Amino acid sequence: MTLSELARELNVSIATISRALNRPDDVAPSTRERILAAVHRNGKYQPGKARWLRAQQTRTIGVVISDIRNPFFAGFVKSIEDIAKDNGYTVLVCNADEDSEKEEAALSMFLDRKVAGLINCSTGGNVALLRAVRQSGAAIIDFDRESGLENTDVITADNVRGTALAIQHLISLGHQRIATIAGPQHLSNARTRLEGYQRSLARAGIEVVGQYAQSGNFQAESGYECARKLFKLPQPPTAVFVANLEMCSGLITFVRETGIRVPDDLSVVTFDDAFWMKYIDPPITAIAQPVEKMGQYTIQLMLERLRGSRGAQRKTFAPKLIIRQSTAAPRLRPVV
Amino acid sequence: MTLSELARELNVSIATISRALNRPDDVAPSTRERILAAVHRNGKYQPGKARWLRAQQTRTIGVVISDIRNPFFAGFVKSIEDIAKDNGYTVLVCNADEDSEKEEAALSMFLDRKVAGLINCSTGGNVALLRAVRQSGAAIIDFDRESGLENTDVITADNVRGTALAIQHLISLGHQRIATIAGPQHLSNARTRLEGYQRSLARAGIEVVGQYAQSGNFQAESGYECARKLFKLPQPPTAVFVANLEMCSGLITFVRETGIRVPDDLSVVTFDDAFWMKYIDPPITAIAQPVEKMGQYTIQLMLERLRGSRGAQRKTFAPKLIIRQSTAAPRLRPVV
DNA sequence: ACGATTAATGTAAAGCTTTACATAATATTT
DNA sequence: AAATATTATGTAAAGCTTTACATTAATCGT
Repeated sequence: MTLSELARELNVSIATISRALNRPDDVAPSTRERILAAVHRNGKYQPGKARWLRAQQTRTIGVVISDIRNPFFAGFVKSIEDIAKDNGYTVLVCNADEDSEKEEAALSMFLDRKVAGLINCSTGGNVALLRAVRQSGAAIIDFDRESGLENTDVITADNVRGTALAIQHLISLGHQRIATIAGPQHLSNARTRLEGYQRSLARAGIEVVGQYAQSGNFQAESGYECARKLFKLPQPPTAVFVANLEMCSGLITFVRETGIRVPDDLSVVTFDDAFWMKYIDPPITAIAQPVEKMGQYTIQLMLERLRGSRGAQRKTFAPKLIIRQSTAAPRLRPVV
Repeated sequence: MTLSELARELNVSIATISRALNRPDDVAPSTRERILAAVHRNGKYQPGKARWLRAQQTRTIGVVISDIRNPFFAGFVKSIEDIAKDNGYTVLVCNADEDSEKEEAALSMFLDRKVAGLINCSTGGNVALLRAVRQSGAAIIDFDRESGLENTDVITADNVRGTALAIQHLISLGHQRIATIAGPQHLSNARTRLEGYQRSLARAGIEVVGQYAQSGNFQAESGYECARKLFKLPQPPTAVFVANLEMCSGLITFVRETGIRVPDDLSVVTFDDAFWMKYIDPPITAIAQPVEKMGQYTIQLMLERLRGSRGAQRKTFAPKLIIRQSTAAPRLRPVV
């Protein structure tokens, strides 16, 4: 039912109804009651698409996440939602699935639909498109990964720090042959994690051997593949640092299938913690990002931006190393 | 940049540009080229919000899922997306978080934004709102749970069958004191799973004791709580059937904290399988739904509906019992 | 070469709301 | 009681696109 139909029925003007809905104070209490009653009763009227044509705000925040199956992103979305809702915003999620083409589709849809704000976990997509979104008036925040959009807020974990924690832990256990299953190098977080790995090794005076760094695409299958490659090496590593959760799943599948014993044959540390990591056999040593805090911070910042605050900000959160049983001293002394 | 600005710049009418974009065949190749070039070059023009005011289709499919952290739904969304994209549709996700208020917010947003289709995993929300969405011209499919909307497609797993499989398995192992951690009873899938539990017991001639059926809300914490209640009972169960994945996570946390041994002290079967269930200690016996197939079927059906096919359809998918080590014969013979 | 088709473009209406401004009604002040 | 300020409502424009219909130009057949 459109506004004008309802207006005819209630014998008031379209404008009055619109006001009763959007600026209740501007309309007399008696009429307001009457209108609201009619509207709410059986949901007669539902504001339609034309609303956003004239209105300034859409009260919608778009989030494009890189992988809906990764609990990290799922947790992120969840932690955002409650606060958004309390402030009258709805959050809309698009899954880019680590595929920049899908990311573009998502972005242009958000552009079409004119979201008020955009939280972007970039998959390495189109900066021009992001600029267009910004030009449409939306506030943009990069989360987890930098999109390359100039002058924008970016919120991530402290990746170098987290990685350093992991590598130092392995080194202190006596490992020398430390490999990594890294992420796709066009993503900022994958790069910083790889850099962190290399630098930590270098600082400890351990030679950085190229073949010990295999890059996957942040998906489970690639974790499996990379693990396979590492174990085909003439001298396989005694420890591995995995750059994200999904690839770690792949690694786990691999070691289970092949019977490689963790931590006896291989120590494992991974970026990202998940519920089940502490219950799996053996429990996995992980670098936990404070997802919930990060989500809350992100949405708060977004709300501020939406209220008009300016000035790009770069915030990192300290991850925590949670030591479990997947890491131990190497069984064999490494060759010197 | 708006159409009219661009039109002035190119010296053609607004209509011609619009046509070049939407019905390329209706415009002369030379002009079309010129327009498209101008449009694509640096993304000058981005179609705006007014587009959907006049246009029939939005080429967007809205999905409201009940819990983004549940891998079942995450997998579902993922399996939908590729096919949707290949057919030129974008999928938009809203997370209701098992909260009917949030579900309503999501629905009314989809209504506002006029999605072409809606796939709904109901949290028990507002049927009137769904009717409104339908009236707006959207095709609606219920997934996993029935919303109560009349004359609509509904796609679910065969819950009674799945539950029966689980309970029969427990019975065949010799269990008599079989409990369940059920879902919220206003949801159709929670109801059928509880009914399946009760009926399977009854058919086997086992008394159905009320206190053995605890209802949670499909979230992890409630699984924990229900488990606690079951073990406070004077005569705790020897086996438990959990109605969904998240609650099973809660149960696992509980048994780990309290040191209850699985399967020695308690056999566990759960609805929903997850990657980690086979690697956890002990591996969990689970009823796996064919998520991927279900997702593909759902989106195919949606595309048909969008092409105009009619007639509500009710389709169920057979779940599979995957027996692992969390179920075994009860240690103590049950009292008779 | 002329009339009849066909093709390409333009004009303007429609789509539905929000909101600036105008008007009418009511309350307040002197 | 008249003049003024305040409040409530209505009128109409604006917002930007799509598309039915009108118009103009080009092509074709005879």
